[in-house]
Amino acid sequence: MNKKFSGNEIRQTFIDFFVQRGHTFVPSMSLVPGGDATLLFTNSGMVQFKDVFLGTEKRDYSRAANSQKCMRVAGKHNDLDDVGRDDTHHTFFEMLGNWSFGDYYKEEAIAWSWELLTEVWGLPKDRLYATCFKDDKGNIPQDDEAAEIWKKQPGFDPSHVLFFGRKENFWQMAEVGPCGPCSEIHIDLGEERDNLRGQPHRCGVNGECTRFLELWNNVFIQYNLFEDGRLEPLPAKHVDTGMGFERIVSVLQGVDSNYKTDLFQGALDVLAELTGKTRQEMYADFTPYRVICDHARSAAFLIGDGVVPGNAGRNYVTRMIIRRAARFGSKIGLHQPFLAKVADAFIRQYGDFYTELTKHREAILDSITREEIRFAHTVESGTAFLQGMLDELKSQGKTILDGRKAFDLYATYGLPLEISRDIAREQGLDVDEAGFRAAREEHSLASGGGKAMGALGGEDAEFFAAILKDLQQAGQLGPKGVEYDPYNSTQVNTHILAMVVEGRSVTEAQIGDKVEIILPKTGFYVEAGGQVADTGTIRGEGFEIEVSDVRRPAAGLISHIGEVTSGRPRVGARVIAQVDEIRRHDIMRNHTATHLLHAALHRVLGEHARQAGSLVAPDRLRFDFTHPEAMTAEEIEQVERLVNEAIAADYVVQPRIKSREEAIAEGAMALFGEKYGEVVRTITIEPEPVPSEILGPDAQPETAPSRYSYELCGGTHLERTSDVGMFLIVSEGSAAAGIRRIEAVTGRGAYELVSKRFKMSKQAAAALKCSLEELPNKAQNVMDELTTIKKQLAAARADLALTHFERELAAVQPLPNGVNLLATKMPGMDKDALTRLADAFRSRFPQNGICVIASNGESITVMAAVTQDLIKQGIKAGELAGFLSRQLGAGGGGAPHLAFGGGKDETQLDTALASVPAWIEERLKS
RNA sequence: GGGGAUGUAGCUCAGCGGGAGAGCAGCGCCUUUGCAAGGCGAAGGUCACGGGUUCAAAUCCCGUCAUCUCCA
Repeated sequence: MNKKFSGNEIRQTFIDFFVQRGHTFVPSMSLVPGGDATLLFTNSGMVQFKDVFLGTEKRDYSRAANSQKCMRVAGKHNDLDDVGRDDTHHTFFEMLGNWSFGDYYKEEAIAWSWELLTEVWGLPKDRLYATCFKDDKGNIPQDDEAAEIWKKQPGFDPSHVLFFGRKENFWQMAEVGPCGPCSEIHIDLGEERDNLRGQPHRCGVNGECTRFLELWNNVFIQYNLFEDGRLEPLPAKHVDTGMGFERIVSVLQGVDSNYKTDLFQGALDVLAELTGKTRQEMYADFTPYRVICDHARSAAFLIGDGVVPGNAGRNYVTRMIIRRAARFGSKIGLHQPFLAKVADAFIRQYGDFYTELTKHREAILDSITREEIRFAHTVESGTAFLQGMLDELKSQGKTILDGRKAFDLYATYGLPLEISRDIAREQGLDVDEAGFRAAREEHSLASGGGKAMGALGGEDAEFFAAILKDLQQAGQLGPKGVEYDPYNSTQVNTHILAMVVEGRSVTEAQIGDKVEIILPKTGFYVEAGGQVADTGTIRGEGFEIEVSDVRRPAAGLISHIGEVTSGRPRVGARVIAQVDEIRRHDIMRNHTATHLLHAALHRVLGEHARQAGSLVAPDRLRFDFTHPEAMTAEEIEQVERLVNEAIAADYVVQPRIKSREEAIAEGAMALFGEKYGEVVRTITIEPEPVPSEILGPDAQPETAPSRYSYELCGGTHLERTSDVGMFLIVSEGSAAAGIRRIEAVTGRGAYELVSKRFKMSKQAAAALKCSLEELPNKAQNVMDELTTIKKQLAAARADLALTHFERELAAVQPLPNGVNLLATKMPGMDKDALTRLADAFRSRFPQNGICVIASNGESITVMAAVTQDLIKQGIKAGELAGFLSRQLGAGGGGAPHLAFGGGKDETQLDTALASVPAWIEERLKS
């Protein structure tokens, strides 16, 4: 090796190498794969090209090179719990790849990979091996083509071509579809890198030790695999290659761990500073450092792509990654939030190439630190619960904490097993880990494990793809499929191409049929970017179809879903496809307002408030965005005001088509979870440009207009913001941890809301007999007054009752047994008042007293109070209250000194009161 | 999407069918030059919200919302 490359140089030389050979550099797609609900994260370089291989998407280039951000957190080869325990696994990694879509094939792919590895990067030729495909089942032809090409490469040792079977060297996307043989390049790192040296093992390519390393996989897609196992050659052959970036960097830099490459040095420097450890000390106990580095890097990239820590789905993964890193941090003595500092080192390392990191730096660091704090809090309260359990254990003389309890602690309070175990062990106890695992298994099952993937749609994709193909072959549809233009016309004069009823292609449909109609062109909008699909009608001579939904069942095909309301539509019939324009206009108002809202949130809350979901319907809009806390009333008001000012400013809404690269470079907001092609549609909202005749001939052309909003968007919009009319926020709430949701209305919806609210205000004002302006004050005053009067009334009543009661007290004559009994009726007393009377009684007769008061009003309440000395003699107020209430047809009870009961039968009241002396006598005797 | 937990004074929480409490903070008064000052006093509450069961619900049941947490 003549030169040592930095990681960034290695990535760049790879890209440059292929760009020089006619490839288009395609930027990495987001870690959140758009349009693929089956995938949690982008997990390989080919995710963004999947539809190209399937033939449902076309690109305007046939050669591409990329470096793709990838994330693997679960699966056979990469369990989160294992990452960091060795030198090669990561949660986040980059995949370098070059691609041919029906362009070059094995000859070029192999030659170029050989050239890049040996000539550009200078890897020793005698150490490289190539594997080719030889079917172990004997059904698929052996890939001699690739083997022969390898043997021709300058300096390649022909004996280094090896053949392997399906497991290693055959690739397929799924059970059916494109597939083909692979050819992998491996390197022999020398005996000293054999981690199983001295032990008997299979040492070689695809062997058991770490001496031989796979560097680069070249996949040659040449077959289409059918359900019955049949293989058919593809008309267009493709190349798909993948090279793990971290691995090639480690090889080229001659280090024995991915974590020792320059990619991680900045982060390790930070950790060295934090812990005071030298590199040698870190390397000696490397696991925690690897975990922290890996996870900090992943967290930075995830949050950079908008995946904030949370409690569901992708967000949950981000949380687990941060928490695991925090846990390993505390193992090496880092107890305060520290991860942001490590993440910052990665932002410095990667920020030039992956600019989203730099752009969202603050949000990334803030989000990580917040999560660490939240975790510390969780652990603290969880630890308190644990301590309670441990104390109980000790008092029972046991030493093992039940695994189920440890799991409850984990599932409910988020206290990880490791922490529980460590704390238990410190106190000479232990945790039953088998029980923990059993409980986890059970919990996983109870949560519906396995059945998460239900009907995802797309089952009928093949059916519709076939329709598309037929129509294209018959010349009824062009290569791009259905002409889709929801922007310029809401009415299209055309004819029916195909109809589907109950999953079958038909030529004619009946009244009442639920049909899907295919037209050669349409102005109906298909749901995308949160904007709902259009509705409308498809009308022809003698028939009409009411369209309730529109969808794209296969790329290039648009289907109008509806019901035949009259006549018998036939394939070939002339029709007018008419979008419901009033509804569409409402939708457009809400969509333009959504952009204004997004921009306003940025201004009020900051850059971190990014879209995390959106619904644009005719009657309302819903907007989810990342923000760590509830908005204040002032912030909400400010946002609402900004949007309405933008409406009043009558800005121009300008759609433009440009390259994605250009748009992103100009700072257009792109959404994660959305898939963008090379050419994108942008929506700018900006002040009207000043006409050149006013500016004069010498004026500079406006280079950076003062845009209000700039987003990538395929939706339909108004021409001017004033058309929104009015924008009102209806609610602000939480959609998930770290994600807030705003619901709002515009235009007609806003008018309805205002009108309704105004009417209610007027009614309220009328009821309070004041003007609208006085309403808030008046309402407040009335409420205050009410509170005061209530208090006064209660006091007055109490006074009155007390006066009355004192007369009763004075008249109390001891019973023959000496008990001072007061049993009386006092109407209109509530529980509170009765209690106070009991206190008055007690102060008059601190001893030897029993007080029974029955109050009849809306219902009967009886109260019994007994002094302490009589309680000792067996007289309990609770029993007395029960005794009385039973006579009145209800139940009662309470404490020994004070009890209450109810009553339904008022006629028995006097009898019941009269029965008290006998009851007391009875009690005193026993 | 599912399981579990929590929601009580400004904050931290106790109470878990029969009078809404503690500590801290805040307020008033008193004492005291001293590191977490002490004492006394008053104030502060729609016990998240909505139903139900009960004579009686902060407490039990159901639903909603919010927060935490695990699983998918």
